[in-house]
Amino acid sequence: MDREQVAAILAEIGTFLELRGESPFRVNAYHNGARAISQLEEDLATVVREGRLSSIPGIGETLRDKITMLVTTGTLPFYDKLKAEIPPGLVEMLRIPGLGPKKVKALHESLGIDTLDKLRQACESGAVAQLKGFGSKTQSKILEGLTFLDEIGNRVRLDQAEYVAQGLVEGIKDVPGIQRMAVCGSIRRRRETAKDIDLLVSATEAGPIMQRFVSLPGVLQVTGQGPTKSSVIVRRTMPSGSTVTLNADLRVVEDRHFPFALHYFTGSKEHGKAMRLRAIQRGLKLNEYELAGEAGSIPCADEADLFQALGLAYIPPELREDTGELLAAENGTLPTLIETRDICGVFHNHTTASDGTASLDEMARAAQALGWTYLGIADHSQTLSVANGLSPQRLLAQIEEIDRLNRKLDGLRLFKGSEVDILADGSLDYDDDLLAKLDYVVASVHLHLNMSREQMTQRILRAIRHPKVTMLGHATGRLLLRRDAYPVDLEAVLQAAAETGTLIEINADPHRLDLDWTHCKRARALGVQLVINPDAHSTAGLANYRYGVDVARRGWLERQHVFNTLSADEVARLWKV
DNA sequence: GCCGTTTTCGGCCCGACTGTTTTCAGTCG
Repeated sequence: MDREQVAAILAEIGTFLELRGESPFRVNAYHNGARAISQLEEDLATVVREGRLSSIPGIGETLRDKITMLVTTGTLPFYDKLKAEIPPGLVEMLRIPGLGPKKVKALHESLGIDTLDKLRQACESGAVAQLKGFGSKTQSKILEGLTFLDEIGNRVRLDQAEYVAQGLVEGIKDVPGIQRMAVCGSIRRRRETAKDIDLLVSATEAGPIMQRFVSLPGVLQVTGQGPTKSSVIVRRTMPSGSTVTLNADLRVVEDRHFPFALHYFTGSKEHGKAMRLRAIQRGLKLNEYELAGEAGSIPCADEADLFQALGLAYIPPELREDTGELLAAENGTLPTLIETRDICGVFHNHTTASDGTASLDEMARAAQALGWTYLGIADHSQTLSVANGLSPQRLLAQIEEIDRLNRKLDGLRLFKGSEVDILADGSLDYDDDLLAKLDYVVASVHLHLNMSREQMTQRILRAIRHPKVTMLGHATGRLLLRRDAYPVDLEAVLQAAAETGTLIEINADPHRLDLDWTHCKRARALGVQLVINPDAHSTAGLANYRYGVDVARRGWLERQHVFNTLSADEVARLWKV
């Protein structure tokens, strides 16, 4: 059982215990443990084998034993027993806004409600409003929640959340009196998915801003409105035509509180906890309004002042996950994170020759418009017929066309590549003579996804060791919120890449973001070079590279860890092309 | 269930908001 599965089970146990009414601290210990495991920077099986689980903060004796059992045997009787005991409907009920473990437990124990259907019936009959601690407002809120249940409470991709957030910002930014405004939360930390939007505004007067916020177009429901905080459910249609529905919170504070509130609402929760703990250790108190000691409040003009007041260098939002950033900020060993302007070009892009929507020429111009000095073209290979993969003849023709274009282009070099399918046995989709005519090869898995972990690992290892393979495309094949990663021993893949010098792609398509940031940290530790590729299928798609930079930053990567920060000449020299 | 420069017990971050209450519990982030 791998890292993600173990973390998911620990989190589920936490939820079960919560529904059973166990101590919140015990519950929290399981959720903490789940987080610690999911953010583990090494291979879990190795840590278990070497008996180092207990050295992970948050993992004590009990969790150590349970995790060991999960990893070695794949099962855990304690978990199975809980799962059998707690009706799955109770877990679903937790997703309804305003329903927490206590209320769900009460509904179950007094009215025998254990499914969403029974909950709806009990609300419609008025039985819920009669319960102690409940009332008519709670009952109608539950009914409303049931209608939106399919749409809300689900995480959405970063690009979707960002788009909705942008709409809210545009909608309120011209209200008079606004001094500072920021999108906080996981969007500011650039997490790959978000479950809500946190907006923060400083202003002289909160009322008019709140009023505008709750009446913005797209607001389906106002779930809360107080003097400093309002919550809404908002829906917006993406340019692609899909609709996104999300919870959004707005907080309005006085401008002198803004830096503290910005830090507080940016999170993560764990980072915030660690910061407050640090403040306490220094005889100070930190909350969303101030940093204060015996002598009173310590003035801070911005977040940098706040960190400095606690003896820390400025910690960029992407690193605020309580995975060692406080220690690094204290020791002056924080990385100098890569920035979008460090990227000089990208290598994994498609044209109309396979399944892209723009021609070679159009892609080249778009790359120049982004300020890049090179662009790699890597259309699909012959086996991927669904994506109009290129036959050897068509690839040869494309190579010639690129040569012609290169003689014409000024200030941009096109590199000749291909996204070559890694076939089921790990061999490549073109023969070596043809591959030799290319500047580079992106090797990717697209077909035969359901093989065993062992087979998939051997398949990818064989490709990585192929001398013509320059980089591995989307290493795990995941599609965020849609398809899990195929089973593969990433540790073995990264170690092989370190040996052969094969680059590992950070696929910047917001549907993928694959490699994941946690694995970026591991890659960095092993000395593997990464390459940020937008996997663009249109000229607009090229701009997605910035999501890849986000992933790299969350993975503590500096400029020198990312291959495409090199100039066109440096790339050409290394590839001898 | 975890943890320890208050170290093997007694803590565990903290504030806003809501709906139910007559002073607070539950939920949320």
